[in-house]
Amino acid sequence: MSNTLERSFFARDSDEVAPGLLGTILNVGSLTGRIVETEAYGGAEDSASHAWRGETLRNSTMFGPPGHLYVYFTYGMHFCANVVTGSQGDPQAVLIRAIEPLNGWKVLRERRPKAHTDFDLTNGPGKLCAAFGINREHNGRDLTEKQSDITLSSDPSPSGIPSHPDSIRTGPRIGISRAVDLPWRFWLDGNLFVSKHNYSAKQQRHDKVSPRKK
DNA sequence: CTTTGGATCGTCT
DNA sequence: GACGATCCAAAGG
Repeated sequence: MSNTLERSFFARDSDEVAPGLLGTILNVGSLTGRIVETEAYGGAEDSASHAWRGETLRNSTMFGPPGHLYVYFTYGMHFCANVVTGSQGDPQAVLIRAIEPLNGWKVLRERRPKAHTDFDLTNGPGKLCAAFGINREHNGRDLTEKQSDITLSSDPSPSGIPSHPDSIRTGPRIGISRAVDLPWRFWLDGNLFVSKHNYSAKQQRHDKVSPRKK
């Protein structure tokens, strides 16, 4: 069950890798889950990307070789996980936005006590990192090392869980304020673990409140 | 059901 | 000093 994805899979543009990652398996320790939603982030030309203004200490993993994990900390409390794509020096990445767990429900539940339903365990980029225990220690890890405790593998359809072919849908990325019209969000049609089911670019908050004083 | 505001802190202006 | 590639709970219809 370990057919780990190889470097060549990741050495493509992020908008090609992002749909390609749908249906693949993320393995973190003994936990496994199926990726069901992703977003592509480009390099210099993508104003929504962390790499848009050039390399910094925070985003340096994006500038490294493809197939490594870029983990960042945001909103003072959440981690998000990306897979670096493209070629070395070309900062592209794919954000993992949602996962369908395949095992370990008890552990996931313990790490996500506020989840009301099973779907809430991993249906968001910050949620899945908490549930799978992904944090800053995982930043920069090479996902193609077969012996690693964090890898990506092609769908093995383990333990009788059927992997029927799903159709892929696309739409605008979520939670960004620039380049809101690019359709670089990808998800498996109808999958119940997808983070948002009715989302359009118009839902972006352009109405930022002017600073309140207190 | 939808909308709104608070939490909380590393990073960059 | 402002703002997030977010999440959650409370308030509003």
